[in-house]
Amino acid sequence: MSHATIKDIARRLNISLSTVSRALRNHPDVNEKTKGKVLSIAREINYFPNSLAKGLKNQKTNTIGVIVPEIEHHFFSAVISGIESVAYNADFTILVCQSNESYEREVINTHALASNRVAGLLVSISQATKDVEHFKILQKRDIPIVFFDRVSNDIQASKVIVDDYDGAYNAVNYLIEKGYKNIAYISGPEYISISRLREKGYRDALLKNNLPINDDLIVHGGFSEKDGIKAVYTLLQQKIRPDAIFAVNDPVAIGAFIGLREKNIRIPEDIALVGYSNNPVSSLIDPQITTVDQPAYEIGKTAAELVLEQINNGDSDFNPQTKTLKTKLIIRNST
Amino acid sequence: MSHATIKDIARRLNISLSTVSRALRNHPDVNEKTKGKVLSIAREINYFPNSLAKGLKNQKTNTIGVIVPEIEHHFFSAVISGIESVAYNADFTILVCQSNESYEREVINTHALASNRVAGLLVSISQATKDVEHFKILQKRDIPIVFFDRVSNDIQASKVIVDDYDGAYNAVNYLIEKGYKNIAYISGPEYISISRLREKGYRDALLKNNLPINDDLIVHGGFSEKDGIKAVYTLLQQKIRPDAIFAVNDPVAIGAFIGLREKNIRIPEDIALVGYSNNPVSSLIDPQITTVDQPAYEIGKTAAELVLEQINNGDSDFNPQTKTLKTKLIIRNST
DNA sequence: ATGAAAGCGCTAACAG
DNA sequence: CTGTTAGCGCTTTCAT
Repeated sequence: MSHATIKDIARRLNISLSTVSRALRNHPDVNEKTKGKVLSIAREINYFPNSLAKGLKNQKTNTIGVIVPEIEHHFFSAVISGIESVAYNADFTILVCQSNESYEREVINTHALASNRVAGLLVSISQATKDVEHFKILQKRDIPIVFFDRVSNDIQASKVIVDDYDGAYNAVNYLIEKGYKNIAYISGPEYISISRLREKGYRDALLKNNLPINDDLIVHGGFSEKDGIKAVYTLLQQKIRPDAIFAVNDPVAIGAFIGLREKNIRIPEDIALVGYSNNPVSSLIDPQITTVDQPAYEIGKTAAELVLEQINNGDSDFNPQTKTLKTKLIIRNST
Repeated sequence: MSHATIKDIARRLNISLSTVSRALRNHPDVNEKTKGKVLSIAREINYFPNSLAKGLKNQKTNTIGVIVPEIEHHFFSAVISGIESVAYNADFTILVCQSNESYEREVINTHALASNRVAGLLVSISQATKDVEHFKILQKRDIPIVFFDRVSNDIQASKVIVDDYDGAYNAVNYLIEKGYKNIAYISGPEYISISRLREKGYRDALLKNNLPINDDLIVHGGFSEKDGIKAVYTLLQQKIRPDAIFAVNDPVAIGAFIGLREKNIRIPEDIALVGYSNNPVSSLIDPQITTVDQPAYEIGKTAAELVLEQINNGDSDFNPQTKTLKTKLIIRNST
């Protein structure tokens, strides 16, 4: 059996397609009685309006595309959950892709979403992405794009981020107040927004407190756990051993945690540790990790709201805005 | 600017729509030179084939629907990641919905996916779902559905599960060998497959070892962390205090862990703890939790492969199969 | 209040 | 090898 169409309903009632269409969309120009009959048949035969046909005809869909680096990382799955909940309430559906931190795959995902005629796009760029032309192409087609967390400076678009700089500054400042002197920073790729902003916060906190900046204590890597492990090994080989580590995000902090645990280095007695994200795991491990809270679910909701707003306004008043959500330093036992 | 169409390409080259269409799909009946020109123009103007039109015409899409209880739970996000990777390689796209453990929402999600004319559906049912009529309606429309992890006995469909019974049996048997006598089971809802199967394994392990089954030590709840916390409080009020707890999944085990930590009850000295899932967090906390490994990513891949197979075969040979993946008891410090 | 007809972008049968 | 045409399911103008 194939799907029912308005034609089936029309035939059953011996009325025209247009009347059925109107009845289903609650158009005023249709007799109440007829409408009742249409709706009743529709229910009876389990009619599901064909979104493809509707989208083709109306030149717009109720689909939002989402591209994240890794679905499995808690921060992103929480963001997606926030996006989904807003989309659900607005009667939208989400197409979810992961770039696997690969630029090529991100481009292909973008094209696939373009083919699917998404009404809007929500993106956190991959750690390999330096060029954002693929997104600009969609923007030229009037597809609103909202970036979140990992955003690009090279594109005019709405963005949802946290106060990356402040969060980092506060975290490092707190470490300094606690008496730590040789504070290392494990960063992500240099060209990614959050790496840079958080590094700036780190540097400024040191400067402000008249502490020297030691480039040996700044390590660049990726955004995942294994990058954190690797970075710790690198740090432990430096001439000056750090007495504290500030990690660009929680996966990296967890990696550092694992690396330190393997080397039997005590946290915080030998080396203190601060993360960024406030993943649930950070409060479960021992010691519980001090971290900068990023409201992931909220970020997803906000980004989805922004894109829906742009979708509904058309691009009549395209006016890219950046929403900056507040972080909060969660002090726990690792510092 | 709006999206380019084959019409635009045809106009540019002064050829017909069909030729363009053929060229783009690499049809043999088209001059190599013409094809080259078409492809070149297509690239130049960033042509993205309209999936809506294609789907409408061909009466099939390259979209798979996914419904999970909670995107944010690690098990499910890992499954989704597996699904996405298989879908990506097959040139499919995934529409992701979460039921939030609500039956009503699951039904609405199902209808939304039907409207989007998904080629297939991958589902882990909500903990509130007792009736599966909404899925049967789609099956009647020849939409293949593959269930994973939380499946229903009331519907003929392919399923991807783990050896729930064996995993539980082995875990509890191991506890008994270690000398634990009063082993509690924190379960999910009674009518959900995994709750029942894992309970059966638990019961049989006790029976086999001539241990009494104490109904006070079997607590039913939901599948989340907070359910685990609640269950522990309940258990601690029983006449007989358990010396070990077997939890239906890792979120619940983590909840138990939190509850025990709050009460300053030592793991495993006072009460041992075993989970089910092998979420990454289980190896990070202290003590590291003994758990039954479920290959989440693999489950997602397998389910996606199954549904694609059914999509490609048509329903000519509809022959529901259940794939049972192996679990493995991961012994750590909580037992 | 209802119907007829055109068209969204694409494919495929048919004709040449 | 290329073109013409009908039609997928739906909405919407224009008639009536």
